[in-house]
Amino acid sequence: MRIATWNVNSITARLPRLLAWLESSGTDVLCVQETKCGREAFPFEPLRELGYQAAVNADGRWNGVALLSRVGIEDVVTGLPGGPEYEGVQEPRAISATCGPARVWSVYVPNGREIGHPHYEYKLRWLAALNEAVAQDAAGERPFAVLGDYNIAPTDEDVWDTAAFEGATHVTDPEREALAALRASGLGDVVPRPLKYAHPFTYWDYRQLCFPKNRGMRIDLVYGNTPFAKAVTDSYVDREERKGKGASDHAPVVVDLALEAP
DNA sequence: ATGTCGGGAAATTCCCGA
Repeated sequence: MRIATWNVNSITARLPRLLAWLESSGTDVLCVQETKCGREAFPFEPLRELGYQAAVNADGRWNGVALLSRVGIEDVVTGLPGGPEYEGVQEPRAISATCGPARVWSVYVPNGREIGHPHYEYKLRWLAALNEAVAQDAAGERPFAVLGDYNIAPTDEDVWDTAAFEGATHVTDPEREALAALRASGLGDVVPRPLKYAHPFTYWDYRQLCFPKNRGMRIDLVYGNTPFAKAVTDSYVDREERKGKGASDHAPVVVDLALEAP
């Protein structure tokens, strides 16, 4: 079974590439982030025609997550139970479901903006709530993974230049400690292989030729429990999808598993 | 093979978020 995660930066803007990629990659389950549309604008129909069911948590111009599956979607939980609010609202940043043999989450962790910004404190509270919400499944026997845009580079190796991130979010100790807490709950970082260059970056800013210069970051992560990790046969970043016209600023992370899709 | 992009308000250009 093939599971992937991809921050598409608007599912409506990305729709032609998304549909083509689903077909060419043969992905069974895709965790989507930054749909940037409301439910009413979500492209259920073209996805259905390709054989994918969709579970969606999206409410407008920002954020938004989804699960696309051609191996079933059951027991959908919309949102992060016990999750914090930002400026009085629970933003659409999480959705989970059982897709065939695995339980999966699609998450879009708050960006944080700047150290000390209210959004940064929100990011840390959000991650603490996530850890609580997944603890039971993380320790369970069923293959389980939390996939998505974490907006955190787990190590210094996961940014193109540590000096460029001095005093910035995505690399701070409290953010990395939040990832360590997930690992302590039984989830491991499924590190993909790069298709080119030394590091499996998943995101390159649109600006300043970051992609051709490979000024990237690894912030799209797959955190899986032991039964999930044991089933992994391969994982890679599909950087081809970052190329050309109409690309997202993130590339898909693909995970192949020795699990039978029903 | 590429020097931002996307959405949306107000609107054919700015603003925000990333």
